[in-house]
Amino acid sequence: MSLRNTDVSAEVEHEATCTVLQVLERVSGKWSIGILLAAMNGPVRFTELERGINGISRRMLTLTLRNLERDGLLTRTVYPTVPPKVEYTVTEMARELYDSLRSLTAWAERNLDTIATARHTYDTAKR
Amino acid sequence: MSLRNTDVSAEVEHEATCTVLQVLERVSGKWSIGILLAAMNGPVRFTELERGINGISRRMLTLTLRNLERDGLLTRTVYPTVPPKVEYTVTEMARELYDSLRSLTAWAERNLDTIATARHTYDTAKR
DNA sequence: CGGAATCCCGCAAGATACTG
DNA sequence: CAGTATCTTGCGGGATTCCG
Repeated sequence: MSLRNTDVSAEVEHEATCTVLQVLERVSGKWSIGILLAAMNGPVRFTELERGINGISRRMLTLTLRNLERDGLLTRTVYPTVPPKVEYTVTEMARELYDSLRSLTAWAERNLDTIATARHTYDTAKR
Repeated sequence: MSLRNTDVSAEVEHEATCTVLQVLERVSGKWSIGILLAAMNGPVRFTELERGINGISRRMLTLTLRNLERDGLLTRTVYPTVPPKVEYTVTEMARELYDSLRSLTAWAERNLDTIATARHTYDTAKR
């Protein structure tokens, strides 16, 4: 985006920024992706997630699940049994999101070393 | 990922999570993407960014630029003139990252309405 | 089992002021 | 022009406790 002119192209790219940011907000947060990932291979129960995701607190699990459900990425199903049973299932939209995340993962894997080197160079140069 | 078993597939997916998270950490932060985007069409100067990116503070601009430079996503070039002139240029790695972000943007654009509806439904149902 | 409520803390980020 | 230095605040997230 040329910041010098004020034509439409700047607007377009600004909207692009916003769109990306909205995705990132949705997916950011320490646990969202982990939860989504854990639910990809079929319905998962609350306690399964709690045990399976390393380091997550009960609170954050609940909160993140609520947000994912709210955004329509997860479906919450309650079985009125005793003891209660609740299952979380990823929606089709979430699967598509996951597919999109793959290219990002691929980028990260390709450039992990480059970044590590860049950091090391930067850090040792400045000190 | 089946959280019940402890086979390799769980490990693979856990690593996938970590890789994605590393990307997100790099790109998260309120301003990183905006700055990257603004620098995509050629070298950009500090003040250009400050004026072009809506709402960014001088401090956050500096900090974000430093981090992007440190990770090798941006190159900082100083021209020892007076007044000083500094140009920031995206690296090839950053361009590839941007390309990867496109599929994410595409996903967001496809599902923006769906998400908005989901939220509204969720919010009105719970209240 | 699957939560909700409450308290607490660190850190990202804003505001403001000064400088080579 | 292109920063740095402080001070301050908001909020994400952890720990703990209680509940249907």
